[in-house]
Amino acid sequence: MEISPSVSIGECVERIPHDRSLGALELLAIRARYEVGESIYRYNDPSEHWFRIVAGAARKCALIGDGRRHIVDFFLPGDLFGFGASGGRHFCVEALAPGTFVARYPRRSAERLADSDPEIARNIREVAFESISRLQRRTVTLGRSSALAKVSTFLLEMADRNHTRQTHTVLLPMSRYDIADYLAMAVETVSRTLTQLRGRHAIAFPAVRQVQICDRGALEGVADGLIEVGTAALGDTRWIRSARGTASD
Amino acid sequence: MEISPSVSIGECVERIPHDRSLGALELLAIRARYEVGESIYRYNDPSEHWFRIVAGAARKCALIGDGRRHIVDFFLPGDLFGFGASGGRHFCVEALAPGTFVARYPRRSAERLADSDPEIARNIREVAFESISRLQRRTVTLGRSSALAKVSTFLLEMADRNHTRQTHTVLLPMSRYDIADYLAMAVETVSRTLTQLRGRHAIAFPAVRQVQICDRGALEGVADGLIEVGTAALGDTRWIRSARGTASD
DNA sequence: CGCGCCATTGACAGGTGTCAAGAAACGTGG
DNA sequence: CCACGTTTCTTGACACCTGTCAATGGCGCG
Repeated sequence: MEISPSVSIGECVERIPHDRSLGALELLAIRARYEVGESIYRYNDPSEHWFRIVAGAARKCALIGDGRRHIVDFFLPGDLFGFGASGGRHFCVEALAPGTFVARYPRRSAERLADSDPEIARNIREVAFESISRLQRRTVTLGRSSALAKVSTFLLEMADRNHTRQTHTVLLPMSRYDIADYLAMAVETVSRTLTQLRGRHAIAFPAVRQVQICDRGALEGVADGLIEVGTAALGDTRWIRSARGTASD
Repeated sequence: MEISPSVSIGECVERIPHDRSLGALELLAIRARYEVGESIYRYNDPSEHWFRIVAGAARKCALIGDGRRHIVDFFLPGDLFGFGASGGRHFCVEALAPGTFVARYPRRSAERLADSDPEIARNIREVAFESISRLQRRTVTLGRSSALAKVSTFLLEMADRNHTRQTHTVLLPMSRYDIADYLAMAVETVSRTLTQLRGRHAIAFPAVRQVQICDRGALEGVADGLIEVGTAALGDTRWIRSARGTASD
């Protein structure tokens, strides 16, 4: 297995974090290697597999009517994807990092396995529920008004997902264009925002695709995420439009 | 059962469409009625139930650091929600329409039922997968650049989800503020955009929260959704950044 | 070495948010 | 049924952010 190309970007996402025990499902796995830009599946492909990133990274994207591209999600090692419409694929998934390794599980067999093994079924459910949670957080991120908030949130998200050892350095497998299409903004704005954050000494760039988080507090400050109302104003929050409660899934 | 208040807005969302056969799960159901603005669950509540809208409508919302509110999703009759982080809720859900009826299923029991009945497990999975699909389409909508595209997409989405009989009239249970927070734009812009669409004779307003779709083609034109590349350029779509394939889940 | 892709920076205009005010719809109580 | 207050909805004016266009520099690769 040549899972480890000597490319630096690839390395950052080699190891699979807490490897979810997919148990017997692994027996069905078919592994394959993809180069940068290669399609793991395309639009309208029949949905005959579930997928899982073993090493590297991938992007799920869509083409929009106005000619722009939208990136629905990034996938890092350990992420499962590709369940969904049993008709055909509505998006396409492409490898981001050189030497991306992907395991795929035939849907039919996997479904049957889930039918016969409640534990596997529960695992699948859990993965799906987590996916839902993440997508919901993502809608919040996309809804942020300022470019600063979007980019900061993105950096913090990548820092959390990357599971890189203590070093406060996040390795980004994707280009600025990818980030732009992920956050729904212009590449130029992404670039400008990053330099702005560097100007505030919130981050630094050991390399172009390497972000060192110098002041996480500052990042979180501008990221300005979900309010934790647990301790704060729990009673009447009517002062804000008509939101009675707060945030919850 | 006073499921049918005589309020017009309520009526539009009374009937449950193709009622998904949740089978034995229904035996666990606990039903409750909520008035407008009432919380079905709140931030940090323990996740002890799954929910399903029987009649009416609800919104799932989050408070953002800058003081604004974000609506993660709208729920219409038939929609299941509230699975997710077993820790505590990350968002809150509030009733939108007067006399909203909600069934809730104790999570523990439901999980056990899913463990023992593969068909139920499969149904849950399917619901979760559909939820993922919808959220992914939602990220695309939120990413649209123009206000016109966002609002048009929203109207078409509501028209599809509302299952209203042939009449091309969509009844919106939510306020303009809700729409604004759902699409991540200012209320004023929502209003302006709607009047603009009316100016183009794409829609009409029999009532404020009643949208008649006069020219669906025009709406779809500005909505400018995902490209269907199935028949079109399948080979090299490199002309657009580096998106090789297209859209698919 | 030169070509292509990626990243950054600048200038500028257009779209959208913000502020402000008024109109319309709704609920309530007389 | 009407009057009234509150909320929702609409419209206008203006400034600012961000997208677009354009040009330059850096980096990898053939």
